[in-house]
Formats: sequence, structure tokens, C-alpha cells
Amino acid sequence: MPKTGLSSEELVEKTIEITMELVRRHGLDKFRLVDVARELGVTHAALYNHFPDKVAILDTISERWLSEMDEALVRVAETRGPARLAIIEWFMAYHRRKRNKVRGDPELFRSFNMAVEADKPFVLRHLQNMHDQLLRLVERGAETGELDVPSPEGAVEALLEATMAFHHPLMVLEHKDEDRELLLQRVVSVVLAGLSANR
Amino acid sequence: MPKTGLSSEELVEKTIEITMELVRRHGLDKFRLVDVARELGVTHAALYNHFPDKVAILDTISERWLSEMDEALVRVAETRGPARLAIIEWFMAYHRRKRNKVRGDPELFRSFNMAVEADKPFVLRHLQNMHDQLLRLVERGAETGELDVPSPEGAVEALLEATMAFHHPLMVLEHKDEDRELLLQRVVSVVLAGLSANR
DNA sequence: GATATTACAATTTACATTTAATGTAAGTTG
DNA sequence: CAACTTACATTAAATGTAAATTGTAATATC
Repeated sequence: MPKTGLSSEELVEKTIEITMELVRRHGLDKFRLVDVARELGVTHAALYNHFPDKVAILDTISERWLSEMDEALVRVAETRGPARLAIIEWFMAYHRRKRNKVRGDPELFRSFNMAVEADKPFVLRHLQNMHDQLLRLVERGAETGELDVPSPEGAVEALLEATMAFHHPLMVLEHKDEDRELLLQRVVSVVLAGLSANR
Repeated sequence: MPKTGLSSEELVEKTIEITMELVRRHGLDKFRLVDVARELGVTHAALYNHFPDKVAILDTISERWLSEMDEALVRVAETRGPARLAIIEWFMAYHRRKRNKVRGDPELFRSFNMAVEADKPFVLRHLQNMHDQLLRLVERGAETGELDVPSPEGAVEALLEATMAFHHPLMVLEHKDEDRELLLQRVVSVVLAGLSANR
């Protein structure tokens, strides 16, 4: 039994809750471990039993957000109907979630963006995840004959590169105040058309 | 007759030369007006007869680089042959020039990037320039029947958005160590194919 | 034995002080 | 009179120092 009366899990959860609140209220730069500890009623050193270091707390939050997104996108990808439409919807959902995050949670987005720039493993896993989800969608389109792609892998790469302006965090940030959904829709449509066309 | 024995033009030229050398040698952050003035053999105040402020010197350098690029790209755009190939070559040249700049002149690229983020008028002019050049290329393709685009304007927008990962300064910086020319070629090809397809 | 505290070292941040750089205006010079 | 200097005001950078924060280890508690 720990002294706090909290299980390790509970303490981790509370730590994350408090961190999110503090980062939102005072900004990422002014986020202090000692403040979290005070809120929890422990010394800051106690936190090191549950997190390797300070950024690990922030990374946990980013990782969870990415996981939620991954799951939400899986649900979009799994909807019935034409693969072509599913791919468009999938990119739209991907874009919209990131844009909503920048707008609604700018400081936590900043923390996420730092994890991206640091190439944190959980970020790479997320990217692999996105890649795999899209690959399945393209393969589905190929199976039904909807898409006539010679190389699903190449198609995925082309799609992800061509939509970089809509899902790369820095680009999402740059265009946060514009509604670019229709534009994204057109770009994805054109690329899909191009992938199936002639060759 | 100015006291320096230099005409205004000559002094401006020397100022720019010296600035480029200093920024390259000591980095953008350590670039000082007083150092330029000392090299020129004048007081720093003299520089204000030729430039409105410090960043104006750096902006002049960036603007010139953009002008060179604009001209070089016009030459690429004007080469005879299929418009489709010209468009690909045009994007490749655009991408290659920016990548070469980041790699060969990182500190001056940083200065350019700041001008971009500040939406300086000369940057907007450059972007308009790129847009116009590409529009002419697309129209050329439409005239020869090579491209079957319903809206040249829309085509240009789609092409520029889909290639953002290859010409946006932040993205060029992010991928400076990878050779992505083949990938760019594929993306442009696919978009071009998609623009002409069906509809 | 996991969880916490205390005590301490290493690092960061905050702030006050100084110094240097930038920008302006009035006066000087070729 | 355009181009410069000098002199000065404003702003920004560098320096030094105290305080706070982060991270670690040895020890105590449930």
C-alpha cells in the first residue's frame, strides 16, 4: 500500500489529468513538475517512480491522443461503401482531428509537435499505423476493382506525400484558421484518379 | 560625392557582399550591423541612408535569391517539348534549388524562412510568380491537348498543394538529407494523370 | 517490495545589472 | 544636397547571481 492511498495506476491517471489542466491553463513553458506534485499531495521525487522524466508525462498525453485518433480512423476506414469514398473520408477525418486539436488545445498540440520533431518511437508507431490503415484501404479498392493500382505501396506513398500539407503538424498549424477541407477533398480525388489512370 | 568614395549602388552592393559573408561565417544570430559598418569603413548610421533597417539587408539578399530562382524557373518552363514533362522538370528544379540552398547556405536559408513566416511582400510576389508560371504551363498543356483540365486554376492549386512537401521551406528543411526527387516526380505525374482523367 | 521521503547535486529559470546594438535626429562635409 | 558623422534615445543582448526546478541516491514507511 502506497502512502498516498492511491494505486500506481490512479496516481498516473491523476498526474496526467493535472498535467493537462496545468498545461492548458498556464502554457507548456510554465508547466512545472513541482506544481503537479503539490496538487497530488506528494513530493516531486515521488513522480519518478511512475515516469522516467518530465517529458514522459507529456509524451504519455500525446501518445494517448494519437491512440484515440488511430482508433477513430480505423472506424472511418472500416465503414462500408466504395473504397474511394472511404479514403477521402479517412483523410478528411485525419485532417479535421489535427486541425481541431491545434485550435482547441494549442499548448498540448505544441507538446505533441515537439514529440514529432524528436522522432519519438510512439510517433513513428502512429505514422506506421496511418500507413497501414491507408494501405488496407487501397488494397480494398484494388480488390473490388475500384482502383487499378499497380503498386498499393506506391499509391500509399503518393497519397501521404501529396496530402502532407493537410496532416503534417507544422502545416496544420500554418493553416489552422482556414477551412481547407474542400481543397483536401479535391487533392485526394485527383491523386486517386491519377493512380488508376492509364500508366 | 559621398565621403566613402563609393556610389550609393556600390555601397549597397558591398553591404550585401559583406552581410552574406558574415552570416555564413558566424551565423544569422550573430550578424551585427556594426560589423558590416566597420568592414565598410563607415559608421553604422550611414547604412540607414541605404536600408530602412537591419532586416532589410537580409531581405534584399533573400529577394535576390528568389528573383534568380524565378528567372531560372522561367527558363525551365520555356523549354520546348511536352507540357507534361515541362511541368515535372519545373517542379524538380524548384525543389532542387531550395534543397541545395538549405544544404549549401543554411543560415541564409534561415533568414529567407523568416521572411516567409513574416509574409513579406517580396515572398508573396514570388509565390504569385510561381503560381503564374505554373498556370502558363498548364494552359500550354491544355492548348496542345496534352492535358484535359476543366479548370487550369484548379489544376494549379491542386499541383501546388500536392507538392507542398517538396517546396515549402519547412518541409524542404525537414527532408534536406534525403533524395526525394524520384518521389516528387511520381507525385507530379500522378496528379497530372488525375487532372486529365475522367471528369 | 513497492512507494514514498529526505537530502543533495546538477540544471534551469528569473531577474537585476550592465553592456552593446539598433534606430533617429540634428548638425557637418564634400 | 546627398551622404556622412556625432550624439543620443530606445531596444536588445550579454553577464552575473539568487532562487527554483529537475533529477538521483540513500533511507524510511506501509
